[in-house]
Amino acid sequence: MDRRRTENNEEALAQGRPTLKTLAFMTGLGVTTVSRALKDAPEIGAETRRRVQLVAKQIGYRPNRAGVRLRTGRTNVISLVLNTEREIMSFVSDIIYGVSEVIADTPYHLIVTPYSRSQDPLDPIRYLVETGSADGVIISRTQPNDPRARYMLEHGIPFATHGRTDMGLVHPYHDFDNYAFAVEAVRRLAGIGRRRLALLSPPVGLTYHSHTVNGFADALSEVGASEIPFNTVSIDHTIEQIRSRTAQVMRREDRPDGFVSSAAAATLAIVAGIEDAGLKLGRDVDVVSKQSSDLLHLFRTELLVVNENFRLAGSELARSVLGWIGGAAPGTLQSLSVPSEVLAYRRSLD
Amino acid sequence: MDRRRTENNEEALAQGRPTLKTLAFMTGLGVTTVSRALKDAPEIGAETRRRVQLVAKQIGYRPNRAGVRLRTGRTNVISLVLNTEREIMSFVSDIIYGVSEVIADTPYHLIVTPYSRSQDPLDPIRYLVETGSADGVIISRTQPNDPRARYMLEHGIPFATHGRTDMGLVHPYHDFDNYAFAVEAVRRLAGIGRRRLALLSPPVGLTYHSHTVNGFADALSEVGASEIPFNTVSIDHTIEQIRSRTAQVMRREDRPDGFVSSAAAATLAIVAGIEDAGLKLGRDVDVVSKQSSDLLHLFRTELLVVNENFRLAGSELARSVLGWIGGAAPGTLQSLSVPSEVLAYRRSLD
DNA sequence: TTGGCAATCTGTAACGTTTCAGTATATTGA
DNA sequence: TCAATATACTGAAACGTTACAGATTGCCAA
Repeated sequence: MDRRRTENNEEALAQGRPTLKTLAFMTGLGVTTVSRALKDAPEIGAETRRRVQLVAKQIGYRPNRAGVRLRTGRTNVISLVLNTEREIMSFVSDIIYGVSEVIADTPYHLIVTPYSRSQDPLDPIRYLVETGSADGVIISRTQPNDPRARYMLEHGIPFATHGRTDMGLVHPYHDFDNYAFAVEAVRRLAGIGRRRLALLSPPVGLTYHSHTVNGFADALSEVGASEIPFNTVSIDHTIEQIRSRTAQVMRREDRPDGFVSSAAAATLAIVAGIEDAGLKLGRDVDVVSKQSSDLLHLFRTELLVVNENFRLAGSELARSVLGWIGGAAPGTLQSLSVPSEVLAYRRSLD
Repeated sequence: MDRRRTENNEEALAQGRPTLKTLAFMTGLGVTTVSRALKDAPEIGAETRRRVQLVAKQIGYRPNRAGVRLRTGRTNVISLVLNTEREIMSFVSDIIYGVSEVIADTPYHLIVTPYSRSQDPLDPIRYLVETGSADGVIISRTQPNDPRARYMLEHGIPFATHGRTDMGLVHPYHDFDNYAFAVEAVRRLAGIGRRRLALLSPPVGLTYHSHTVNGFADALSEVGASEIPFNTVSIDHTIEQIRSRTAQVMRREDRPDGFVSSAAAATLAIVAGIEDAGLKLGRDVDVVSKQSSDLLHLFRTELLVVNENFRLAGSELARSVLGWIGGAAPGTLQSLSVPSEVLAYRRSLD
């Protein structure tokens, strides 16, 4: 160890937060060697490697994110892109917690990138890509022909979509099988004698709208039930809109005797509308609803529910993005969540 | 412009993303000048300043976050620290959206830093401070003597708490006036003839537990009603625990004829418990509940509610943190949200 | 002995930014 | 006219990291 190095780095010990320089001084090695020793590079002696790593742990060395990011371009950031007006409430927290679980023991941070109704959904994606603010992106409200997915594929940034696309392009996704949900829901309603069914679907334009609608239609013809059109509202509408539209349709002669609802909050509105029309849930009409937290049975015990686990979705999406970043083939990072069976609380499963 | 500079920076134009160097080359100025021109430094000529800013806008220059962060230590990041198990659902999304609104037109990013039941709540705070990962922090589940607030004050990192502390230390906060909530709730119940009241409180240990309990107690003596002890459960307990405990207490001789509930989800459980005991809401017992989204009246129209706006809380918290970062005095960045009056849906306000 | 080679380690440069300590030019006061 | 000063700009260094292109050592084959 020559005199010059000692002098130059004397101050390294005085610093608040340890850097590679600090470690280099303490171990008597060069900064380069320390850097490589910490990441288990093969050309560093086994003994040296262990010594460096020990000292690093001892003094609580943590790589400076800005340094790494500046040098390598890697941000160690995953961005979750959310619509601040339209996303379902519990959806958001559950997804976040799911993502958090997975990235907890990685160097990744989770940033939330919001966009509002007024904005082009592509805006936040462009921002992320242009500023290189994230290594991976998670988006929801996925469309069959999704410009965001296309854009990210073109720009080579790893991402995962919550929901599938239908563009002939392959990318990681996690989706709930909404086709199966609709099919099971209709079968169940038919099983308890319901014949005239209405569907409160996801908003038109999102991929899972057509999945749901297709499952609903296919199951209708399978069981020989008929559809009461209910497509002037979707789960994106307000509680009040859904409620009054439900009341309206329930006052008609050919009112539905069964509902399939794609969201729990919307189900509250449907039930309110049913009761506004002076009808009774479980007697005049049955409702099968998705829910993400186990609360609907407290609301009305007559409700039939199917659980959707958003926390799982968050975890799967995070795993997919990290996988892609890590070099896995995008096609291997796709998963589909199978709906739970239709659950009843008052009525026994028949 | 000498020959050397031209040669050195020729490549600046070939780059993907523009940097100060790119701008310097395009304008024929030095990097330093460009940097200062962009931040309206006084020693740059007005004409030059405008020219640089124009070109910067034209080519879509965005400062490299890693560069800034490495040089200045400023991260342009606000961290929202969340408990992944105990936080109330809608709370999380609303807070996030509230924060997002405020930081939308700032350079700040929002990162979510989770911690789990098993962890010391101080862990994520230590991590943030030690790694310098954020310029400001927002925490919730605030305690009267909060080690996290103390730690951050000691380490000089700006933060805001959702809920107040009681340590004689001054820091920014936003809080909902839970004392006033409890008082109004009790007065309302007393106003409709309820005399034996039970409180489902926030978990012991959090500051707003005592606020709520104090308001409840003070109002009880004010209206001359009595308390039916209900403190073996809190809103942190599971739906099932609250439900069965409610059913249990409702089967007793001296059962409560009124409930004050500090959370909407818990209220569902209370009502279920009441009905489990064969009693009827609005006839045998009334319930006043806080809610953050306007859904409880769909659940049971007899419920009395007080609205708490978490989105507002998020905005206020973000404003506070940014204010502190910007140099404002912490004492001026405190706000208290006044509860809405107790709202009824079936019964008219008397 | 020499050349070659593997095994370890090292200094320098660069990522993009801001700060420090200037330098050149024009302007002012006497 | 000269010095002093204000105005407008500049290069170099530094933040912490990693990649590149060596450098040193010891060992072995020829």
